[in-house]
Amino acid sequence: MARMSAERRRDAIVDAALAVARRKGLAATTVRDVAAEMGSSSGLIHHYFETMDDVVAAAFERVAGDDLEQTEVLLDQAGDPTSVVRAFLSSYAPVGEDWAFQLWLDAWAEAARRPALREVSGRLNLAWAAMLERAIREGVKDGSFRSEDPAGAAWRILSLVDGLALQVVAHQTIVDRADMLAWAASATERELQLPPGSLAVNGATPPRA
Amino acid sequence: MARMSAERRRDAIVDAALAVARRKGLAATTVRDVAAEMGSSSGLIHHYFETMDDVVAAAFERVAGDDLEQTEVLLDQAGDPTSVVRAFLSSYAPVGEDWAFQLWLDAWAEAARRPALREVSGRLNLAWAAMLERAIREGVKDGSFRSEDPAGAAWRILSLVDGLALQVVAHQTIVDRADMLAWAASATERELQLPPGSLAVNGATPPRA
DNA sequence: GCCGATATTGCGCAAGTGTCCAATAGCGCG
DNA sequence: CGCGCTATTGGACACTTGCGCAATATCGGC
Repeated sequence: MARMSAERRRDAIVDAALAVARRKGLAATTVRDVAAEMGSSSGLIHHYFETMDDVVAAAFERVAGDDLEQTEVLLDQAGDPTSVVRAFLSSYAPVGEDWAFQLWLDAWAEAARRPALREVSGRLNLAWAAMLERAIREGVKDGSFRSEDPAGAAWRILSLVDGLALQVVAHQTIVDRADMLAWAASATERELQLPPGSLAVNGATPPRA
Repeated sequence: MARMSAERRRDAIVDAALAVARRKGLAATTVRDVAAEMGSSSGLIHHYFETMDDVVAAAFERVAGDDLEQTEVLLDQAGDPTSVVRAFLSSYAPVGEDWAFQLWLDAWAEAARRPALREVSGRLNLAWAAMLERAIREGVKDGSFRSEDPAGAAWRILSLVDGLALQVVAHQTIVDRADMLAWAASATERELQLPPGSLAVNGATPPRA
């Protein structure tokens, strides 16, 4: 295998781990699979990462971190606070077999037994809530929303969409994307004291790859 | 090992699998661990179950099914609809390292790759939503609540508490049981158009073992 | 008490696991 | 050009995995 700089190789490992995790799940991502995906030997992975937990955590951080950044950009471009929240909701709803959200499910389950992964998923969940809280505060400031507890509101909305997305991804049949969008919208309207229907999304497929 | 009737042995296997899953997680429950837990040979497990997926699904069904039944009883005894919903919320909030809810996390994550487990978790999730919907309809009928969409309301409340409980269990530090109770109560009050504070729980530890 | 049904054993199989490490190969600096 | 640093190899190690199967033990019904 072509020799790489430490930094580039580390990235390559994370990319390969991600590709494997996407196919087999975070929990079932193994050294040998990652090595095979890169076309290198398995020893190389342990030259860069102490344990598999670290590899998996890094892979998860790559997806979830990128997703967070992209969503931040998306919300920045959305305009008024109501549009920001609408964009948030529709970008959160899983599309088909959403492998990125499946990785969240894997991470939450594995958090109990993988310290590095728990640290990453905890930190990123917090960042998502913070992003939402910021959006809510702006809406409160400019009079679009009313909320006496923006932090609590952020966690309530985030937890609701997590819980709904979980149903969509884990049991496709029971709750579908349309249900999720409609339900998340109506609950959020109530939470932020918006008139009913103001968050309705007209079925457009969101940018979440 | 003492010879048992088919029915009793099947139960014993499920019990043993449950004990293992509680310690190591659903995903990491192995034939040999279950056999060791029972003090029998590993071949015996495959005499009763086709695959490990079936064993794991049966074990999960035992916990989650029992929990559902107990909650059904609890709600039946709660009295008026508002008390029913209050009882529901406080019984749902995880206590400490809630292994039962951790099994739900495991099940949702594994659902993608274990058909039998997916079937069970889907079916039980549906049953929880149905139970909640029934409670809401009764409250609407007797004028305790107002809701134009009891089914949607049930899924919204269930998803919210799932999302919150998930945070409590996966990342103990970020959201705690008290936050969860307070946030679930306020969102549910809005959902069912109850006066603020009417669902507040006064910190009592719930019966969820 | 015997016998057939079946519960139970215990090992074999082929494959896979994370981690470690001596050996090797290749790039960049002098 | 040559040397040293280090990226990379590839296999060893000690396990574990799900599943299958012939052999054996033990029960209930006659």
